[in-house]
Amino acid sequence: MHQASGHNHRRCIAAALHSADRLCAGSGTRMTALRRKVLAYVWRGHDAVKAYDILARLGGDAHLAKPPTVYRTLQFLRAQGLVHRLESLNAFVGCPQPGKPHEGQFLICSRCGLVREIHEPAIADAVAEGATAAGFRVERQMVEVQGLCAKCR
Amino acid sequence: MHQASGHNHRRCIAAALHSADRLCAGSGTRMTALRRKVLAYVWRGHDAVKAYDILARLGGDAHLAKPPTVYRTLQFLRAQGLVHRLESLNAFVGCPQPGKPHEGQFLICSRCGLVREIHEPAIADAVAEGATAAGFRVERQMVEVQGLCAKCR
DNA sequence: GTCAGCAATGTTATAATATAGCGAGAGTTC
DNA sequence: GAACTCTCGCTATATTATAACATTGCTGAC
Repeated sequence: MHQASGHNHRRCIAAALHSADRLCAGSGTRMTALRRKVLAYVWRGHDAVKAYDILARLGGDAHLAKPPTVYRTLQFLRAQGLVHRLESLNAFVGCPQPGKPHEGQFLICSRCGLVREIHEPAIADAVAEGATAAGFRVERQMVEVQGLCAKCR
Repeated sequence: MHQASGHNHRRCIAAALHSADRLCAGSGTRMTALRRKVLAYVWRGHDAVKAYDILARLGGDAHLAKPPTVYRTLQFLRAQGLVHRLESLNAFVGCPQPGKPHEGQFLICSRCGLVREIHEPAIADAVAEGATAAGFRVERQMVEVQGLCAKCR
């Protein structure tokens, strides 16, 4: 697990849970105990989490959860914009700015696992332009960058 | 399978196999019958191919190939730059311009499956700039766009 | 040619990721 | 409380991928 130092991470978790309450209240959905637990675990650090790690974590509570439980919950959280899926890792990461629809780009440190989400209109625009020039109508952009974070360089 | 109409697809396959011979000759590696077969199958159309579809295809020759055979062969072809992996599909696609190292971007039609590889420096540059601004050192860019191709719009 | 060395492929087993489909429980509405 | 719906549990299975070791077969030195 990566825990960016220099900040009180409990605040990150609390903020994520608070956003979740707010978003669910707004969308008429329920932020249940299970969803809260999964979201909190996704936010245990600033790196990506594997579905089966979440599963093991829930199982550790003597509940012995099954895969569908985890995948359904992740799907719900993704639908709310609370969690993103990193396609290049088959893993999940909490969204630091949920609620605002966005085309995020992900910077993934190959050494420490840190995942940083950025929102550069210049990137989204360049992708949109390139696709349009090729006759494509864009539905979804996936931009993931592997590299070294500032600390690991 | 997607077969872009309006072109003689056998030429695409022949070109890919020819590039493969050239690259292998240049790198001191061997373009074996198995690798040729897999590459030709990847190029059966302009859409992405699943590893287990290749497997089934090889198995159909009464050889009953096993997964490692296919994954090893794909890994070789990727190392030569002949094939790319699409992370968002867990699938593989032939590179239309192998040999030249490049940061490709992929446009994936969600209706017909067509995969088009483009090379827009503007995209790669924007990504590099965004990452650098965030303190990241880029090792690899993954840009995949889901959308509708010109024909399917 | 033949043999040593190494690249390529085969084989067995298993790990890791993900979904289908159906049923039970729990909160909500009327 | 009856009907409804959202949530969660559960069984089973599909899909994707790799580890580890055995065998085959090409290639180059001699």
